[in-house]
Amino acid sequence: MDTDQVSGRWDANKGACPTRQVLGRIGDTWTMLIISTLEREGTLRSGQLKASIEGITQKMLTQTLRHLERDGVVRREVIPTVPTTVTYTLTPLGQSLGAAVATMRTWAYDHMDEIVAARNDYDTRD
Amino acid sequence: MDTDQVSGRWDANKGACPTRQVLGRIGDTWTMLIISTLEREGTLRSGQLKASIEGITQKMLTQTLRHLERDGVVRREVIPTVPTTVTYTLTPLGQSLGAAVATMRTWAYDHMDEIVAARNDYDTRD
DNA sequence: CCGCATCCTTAGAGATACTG
DNA sequence: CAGTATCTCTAAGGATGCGG
Repeated sequence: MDTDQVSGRWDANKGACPTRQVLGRIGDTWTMLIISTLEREGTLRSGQLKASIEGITQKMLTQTLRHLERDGVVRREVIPTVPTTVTYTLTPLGQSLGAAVATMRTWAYDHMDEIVAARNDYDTRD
Repeated sequence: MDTDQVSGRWDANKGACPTRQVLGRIGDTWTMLIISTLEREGTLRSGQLKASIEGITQKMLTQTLRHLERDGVVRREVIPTVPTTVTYTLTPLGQSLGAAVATMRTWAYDHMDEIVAARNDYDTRD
């Protein structure tokens, strides 16, 4: 796919293309954070994830995890204890995505200061 | 920052951390597509961008471009012709982000089929 | 050609309480 | 503990028309 990506035009900009949907899901507010957390911590229980991600609600956590499970990115495992225990782990597919997410995370971290500076500059112009 | 990223914990999961804001902006529906397009096509006029990105409205295009300009990711250039011409280009900062976005784009493209398969599998279970 | 302002609609997300 | 179900409400986003 490398060929098209650089030289030609491909159809990611067309609404029907599945990449659009994939990028849309990645663009979700919590997706990156969840994947990022699972990548760093390994297998986690629902409650642990919730505790690790400041500001996320049960609803959003469950919802996002369902989407990711559906896409084959995380594996959900129910352990029949009382009360029930549920764990989440990145699948191999999820791990490869985790690498890409890590790239974004690293970029954000590395360029945070430049961005803040650019904003200050922009806001104090004119 | 590589050290923390792998072994320790840093604060991207805390709401106050600027990386959260940065990731949030990247997570924006149109940001990735705009950056991706500018990366492949170079300098473009507003209308050309709009034509290249299926489904985007003038409002969202302008709005997203303003955000990106504020963050120092794109440069807006007004050429005093009649009627006015406006062009957009990635800044060096934007180009480095473009590389990271390309990684995600490539990942999405490469794993599209796996994801679609996973979804079909998930939807036809039980 | 570009983009601002306005209005309007709806999906997304929070809060809360309940079930297995 | 994990997840579902409502209910509510904001705010993102689409449509349209004006102005530089």
